[in-house]
Order: sequence, then C-alpha cells, then structure tokens
Amino acid sequence: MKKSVKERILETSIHLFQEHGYHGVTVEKIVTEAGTSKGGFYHNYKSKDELLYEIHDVFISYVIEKAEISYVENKTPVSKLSAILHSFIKVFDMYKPYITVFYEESAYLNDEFKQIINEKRDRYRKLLQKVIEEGQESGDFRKELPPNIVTMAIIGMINWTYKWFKQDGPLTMEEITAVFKDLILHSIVTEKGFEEAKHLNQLLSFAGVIQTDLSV
Amino acid sequence: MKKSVKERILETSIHLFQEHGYHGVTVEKIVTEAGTSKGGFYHNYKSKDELLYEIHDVFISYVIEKAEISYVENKTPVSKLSAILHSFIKVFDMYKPYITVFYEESAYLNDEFKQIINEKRDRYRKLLQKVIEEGQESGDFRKELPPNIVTMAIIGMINWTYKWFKQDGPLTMEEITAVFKDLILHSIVTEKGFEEAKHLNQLLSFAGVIQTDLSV
Amino acid sequence: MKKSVKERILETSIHLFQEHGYHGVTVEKIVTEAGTSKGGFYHNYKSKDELLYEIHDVFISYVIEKAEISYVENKTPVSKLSAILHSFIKVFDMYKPYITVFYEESAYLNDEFKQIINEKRDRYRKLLQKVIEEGQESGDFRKELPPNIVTMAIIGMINWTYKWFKQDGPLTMEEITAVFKDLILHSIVTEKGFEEAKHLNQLLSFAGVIQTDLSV
Amino acid sequence: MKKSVKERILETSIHLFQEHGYHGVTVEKIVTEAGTSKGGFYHNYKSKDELLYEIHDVFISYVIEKAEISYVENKTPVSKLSAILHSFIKVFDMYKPYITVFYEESAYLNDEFKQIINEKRDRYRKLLQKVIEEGQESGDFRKELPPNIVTMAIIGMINWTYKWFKQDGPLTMEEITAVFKDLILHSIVTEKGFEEAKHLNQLLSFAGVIQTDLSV
DNA sequence: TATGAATGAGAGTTCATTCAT
DNA sequence: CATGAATGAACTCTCATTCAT
Repeated sequence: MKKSVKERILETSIHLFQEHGYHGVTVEKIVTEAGTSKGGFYHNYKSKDELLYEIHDVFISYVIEKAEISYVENKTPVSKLSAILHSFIKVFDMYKPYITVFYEESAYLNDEFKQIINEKRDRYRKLLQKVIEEGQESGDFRKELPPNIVTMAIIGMINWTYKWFKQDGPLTMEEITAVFKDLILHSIVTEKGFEEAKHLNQLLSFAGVIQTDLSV
Repeated sequence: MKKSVKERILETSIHLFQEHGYHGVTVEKIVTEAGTSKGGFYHNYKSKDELLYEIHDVFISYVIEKAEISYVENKTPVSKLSAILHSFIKVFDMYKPYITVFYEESAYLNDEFKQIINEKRDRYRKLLQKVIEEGQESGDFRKELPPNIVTMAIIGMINWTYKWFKQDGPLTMEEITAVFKDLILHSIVTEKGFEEAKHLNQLLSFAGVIQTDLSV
Repeated sequence: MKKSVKERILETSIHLFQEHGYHGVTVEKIVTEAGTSKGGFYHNYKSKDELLYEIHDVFISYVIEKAEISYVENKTPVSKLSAILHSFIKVFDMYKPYITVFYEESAYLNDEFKQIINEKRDRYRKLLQKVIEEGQESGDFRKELPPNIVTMAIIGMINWTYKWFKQDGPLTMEEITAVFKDLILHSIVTEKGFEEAKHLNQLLSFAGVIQTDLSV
Repeated sequence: MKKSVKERILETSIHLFQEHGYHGVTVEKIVTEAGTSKGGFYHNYKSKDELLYEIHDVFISYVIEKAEISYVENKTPVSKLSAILHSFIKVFDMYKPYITVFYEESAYLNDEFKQIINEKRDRYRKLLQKVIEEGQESGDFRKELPPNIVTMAIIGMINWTYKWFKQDGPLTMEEITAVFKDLILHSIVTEKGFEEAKHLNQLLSFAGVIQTDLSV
C-alpha cells in the first residue's frame, strides 16, 4: 500500500530533523525529499511547528502505552521494572530518530504544544517511580534510596542511549538492554529482590558483549 | 572588576540559548541584554556560530580538566571513579546552562567546530572507560560487564541531570551525587570493591534525601 | 425555490468582500460559506476576478436601468431629478454591500473589466449631468453653476451614504433621501424651480428626523 | 536636504497603493521604487500593515488639526463653516493619494489600528456637526434640517472629490471649492445666514468655471 | 573601538487555480 | 457536474552580517 503524503512528510522530516536539527531543515527540503510540494505540506500540516508536535506526540504516546501495558501485565516490582526496561528495546529500534528530535528540539515547540507533551512525559516518569516505590514497600528494592532520584537515574541511563546508539553499529539494543537491566537491578535490589531477578534471568552471569568504540 | 564585553556576551547568550534554543535567540537580543551593539558583538566574535563553539569549548574543556585531575590525584579505581563523579557537582552548579546548550544545540555547529568538540568528548569518555577497565583488571569491578556500555550508562545517568535539575529546586547536587555514586558503585563493584567503597564512605547507609516532585 | 450554486456564491462573496475586502476573503472561505466546493466555484466562474467583475456589473447595470427609467418617465427637470434621486432608496436598501465592493475594490479588477465598468459609470454620470443642464436651460436651475461639478457633488453626497448608513440603524433610507432631495433642490433651483419642487412636495417643511450618532 | 528612507518609503507607497490598491503592491515593489531594501523597509516599519496605518494617521491628523484651527479662528457659524470647507483645498492638493488609500484600504487595517483611526474620524465629524448645530441655534441655518444627515451630506460631497479630481486636470481645487461652498450655503442657510454669506463673498454670482469631462 | 542603519538571501506561509476521481 | 488533494508562484517577514560614521 502506498504511503500517504502525510506519512511521507512525517518520516522524511524526522530523519532530517535528527541529522540537521529542526532549524537546519527547511520546508522546501522536506517536501523535495518527501516527493511533494509546499502546498502538499500545508494541506496536511498547519505549520512546521505542528509537524514538530506530531513527531513528539507519536513518540511519547507510544512509549507511555508500552510502559503501561508492561505495568499491568506483570505482578511483582522486579518483573514490572524488567518489562518496562525491556519495552525500550522496541522503542529504540523503531523510534531512535523520534527520540533525538524529542529531546533536542522541544525548545522550539510553541507553549501550547509544550504543555501537552510535558504532561505525557510526566505520566511516564510517575509510572516508573511508582514501580520503584512499590518495590521498596515489598522489600525488593533498597529503602534508603530516594525513589525520585532513582527514577531519573534510570531514565537518564536509558534515554542517553539515543546519543550514542547506532542502528548499524556493533551493539544491538538487546545487548545494551541486558547490561542496563543488570546494572539497574544490582544497584537497587535487596537480597530478596536479587533472588527473583536471578530466577527471572535478568542478570548477566558471564560477559558476552563485544567491546567497541563509542562516542559520547 | 567590570566584566568585559566578550564575557557579558558569552554569559548572556548561554542563558538565552538554554531557554529559547540557539535559533530562538537573535544577535539583536543578545547584544541588547548584554548591553552592547552589533558592532561590539562582531568585534569579539567572528560569527554567531563561533559563539556557539566557544560555549561548547569552555564547557567540555573544563570538564576534561577536572576529570583528568581526579584521575591522577587518586590511586585506586574506586577512588578515581568516586572523584570523577564528584567533580560533576561543581560542573552542574556552575555550568548547567552550558550543558543544555552543549547537548541540545551541537547540531548547529559547523563541521569544523563539530569535529574539535567531538574529539574532546571522546577524551572524556575514554578516560572514564579506562577507570572501569582498570577496576575490572584489579578485581574491584565485575568482569562480566562490558566497559563501554557501562561507561555510557554512567555518563547518561549523570548528564541527564541537566534535563531535570533545578538550581533553586528542593534537591542539591550534593544529594543527587551521593545517590548516583551509591547506585553506580552498587551496580559495578565486586565484594572487594564494595569493601573499599564502604571505607571511603561512598555508600548511603540510611536514606536522608527528601522526596520531591520532578519532571523528566 | 432553491437558489443556484452561482447565486449562492455571488451573495456570499458580496457580504464577505464588504466586510473583509476582496483580498481578505479566500475562495476557500467563499465556497465553505456558500455550501459548495472549489470545483463548484470554478465551474461557475472562470476566476475570482470574474466574480468581482460580476458584482460590479450587476450593481451598475441595475442603477443605470433605474435612472434611465426615471429619466424617460418624467417630463420636467425637477421631477426627473427627484425621481433619479428617489431611485436610490431602493438601491441602498438592496445593494448596499454591492456599493461598498463597487467603490472600494475596483482597483483589483483587471484592465479589461475595469474599462467596461468605467463606461457604465460614465453613462450614469452623463445622464445626471444632462438633467442638470436641461434644468439650467429651462430656467429651473441656477445658470451660474457648472453642471459637471454639481453632478459630482450630488453623486458624492449620495454615494457616500454607503460609508455610514446602517440597515439596522436608527435612520431609514427614506428619511435620508428626503433630506438629500431638500438639500440638493435648495442648492440648485431658481425661484421658478422652487415653486415646482414645492408643488411636488420635495421639500422639508418641518423637521421630523430623529437625531442620532453616526460615524464617518 | 535628502529625504530619509522612511519618508521615501511612505511617499512611494502612497502613490503605489492609490494606483494598485494595498494588496496590489508588494513590499518588493515599494522598496525597489523607493531605492531601498526589504531590510530597510522592516527597519523602519514593523510591518506592511503598520505602514498602512501611518498613511491613515498622517492624513486624518492633518485634517483634524486644520479643521480645529478653522473652528477656533472664526466667530460665526457661516464663517466657521466656510473656513472648514476651505481648509480642504490644501488637503486635496497635498493629500489626494492619502485620501484614496484612507477611504479604500481601511478594511485591511488590523483591528487595533482601525479603532485609533475611527476615533479620529469621529472627532472630525463631530466638529462639523457642532458648527451646523450652532448655526441652527443662531438662526443662520435652517432648523428643519437634521444636523447629522447634513453633516454626512457635506462630508460625502467633499470626500467624493478624491474619486474624480485630477491634479493635472482642467479644474483647480479652488474652483471646485467655490462651487461646493455655494451649494452647501444655498442648501442650508436661512435668509439671515444668506446675507452674511454674501458679505463674506462665499457665493457664486456669475459662473466662471470651465465645463469639462469627468468620470465618476 | 563602538554604533546601528542598511542589506538581501532565504525562511515559513498563503491561496488562486487545476485535475484525477 | 462535484469534489478536494495537490500545486507552486508569490507573498510577507526575519536576521546574520556588513560598513560608513
């Protein structure tokens, strides 16, 4: 099935924005690469700004949906956390360009759009923090850790991947995710949580990951 | 002592860029707020692009310098790592606006500048990775972890702070750093390394951090 | 009887043009309000320009027709002039939006259309001037007045009404017309003409018009 | 003394707007004819819209000033009215292109500007109406005339001149003004007022105006 | 050195018009 | 006959940069 003009504009612009930044890409450039015209662009989007919003919204909505599914489909804090972390594999394989735009160009969203997006970002953060808190109550996660900082530490570790992960590089997102899960679980679980993590096979026992060269 | 025109331009622009993005701030705006003129601007900077480079360079050079001092002034992997992590406290308190610009506007550096900056970013990453590798060789850090991914995980966790840390917010960078060090050490040390970390008092024993509300 | 698409477009556009000016109204707006489509528009009119011409032509043709009838159906200069002035009552009640467009948007007619319209405007002016001249010859109107300037003075007084007359305002066109006829006749008739005007009851004897607030 | 860029833009644009309408003239056209650049234009005017406002304001402010001077410098209603009418001679000789723009392009002023202009238009109208009312009270003008309609009739007669008066045509504004004053005075004065008008030499005794061809 | 009026290439956006369905 | 997605020329406006003073 042929892709619609609107879809072609969206996909083209994401890749261009990722590479050159929102202001480094003109509408002219987008429509040329997407095989349409300025008229076609403005027939589908009210403004370049609205296109930027669309990119933001598609991504954050997808991430929230996956995380919420992970939450409800798992019972224990360790398994919920593992599942949420795992859901990021798909996100990065499919949405890496979205993420770059999401985290680097949001300054250029207009205020109205910015608010909508921020509310969704908050929903995601709060869900993760809730899992941490539930784990502390159940005795799976160390109680001396402040859940808000831990939440942001985890989000930072994961999100930062967009800065260095290369889809055609030597590391797969599965490998990276395995290491992240291991690091996060080691850093927050109690002995009780450690046993479950082991049973769920969420920890690295032997190194198997190729060493490569990365740029921050 | 009165600040020079060049310094005033630099400081003004960093704050404006942080808030509105590089393309959301005009030279006109900068010179008005900095109390100079277009002529004054171009007398001190060859272009707006060069100013952006200057901001990048001031920041990354400072970070590298501090990290390298931390490296040579400490002997063991655990203490080296602790010191490097600790050096970020100062960075965030002083350079938060620089970091935002550094990580969100580098797409707009011209290619020549971009290369210079990337080389410095690499130097920093490689230094941290070297500490991890030395710790694995000495038996302080778990050998099954791939050092490159661990390096990026740590960098991500730390850097992400610029997205949510607020200088006049409820958390101090000291508190945040204490938690980060605890998390990182728990996630990578062996039993041997754990003992040293305890002696160096790098681990949280009892929670003392206020719980607050954050936005991602 | 249902109105045709063409009629709906014409009526809708006149009101929109009157309010927002020819360039302040898009074809999109017209077709939406008229309940048709772009295709429907261009099926009925070759261009937006032609629609503007149509509006001009409908109006000026109507005015000429009425004036010429007034001319031939009356015998004396005083009665001819009164009848022509009177025919404007109907014009304003029915055609006020046409008049606004006619006098404010004709700059945007293309040259070919502009010429056709100008010829019809001339016919109207010449008819009125002819009445003035006949009145001077018959001794009803003062001979020292230059008929061309008098003609334009009358036309100006009448036409200007479109700038301030409000259909749902406090004054009716009948009241206004009565005053205009009084003013015009007083200003141009001789004693002989005055007698006839009195007999035809074209002069105000007692004021009966409500005083109201108007904007130029 | 050389004219400033701002003045050259103003004068050029008035003539272009008069001929082709506000929307028939591009900023590009204005700056080319005025011998400057787009940058020069926007350095002096915030927008094309603001330029349109400037044209409106220069004109209406001038007209009000002259009318108010005429009012205070004359004592009787007949002389006040004559002086105000007379002040239009200068207006038309100097400001004819302004008037055209003023009366045909005001639909394109933005709402804020439109309000400011409308208030000034009102001031002018009210001043004229006041003279009429004072004349009725003093017994110089016929009491059966509604002053508001008379005011608008006079304004219409005068203003309409911009539609047909040609600076290099066969009629001078002095000649036209003489006729207008005669018509207006004949149409509104009582016998008492008539005597004063005669003494002030405001009435045509013998025709001296050349007959010419005009277009409405 | 310092100023700010002037530049002009290039940006985002509009909209009358076309035409395959 | 009717539709509305698509076109692209032309528009208003921006802003980094220059340079006479």
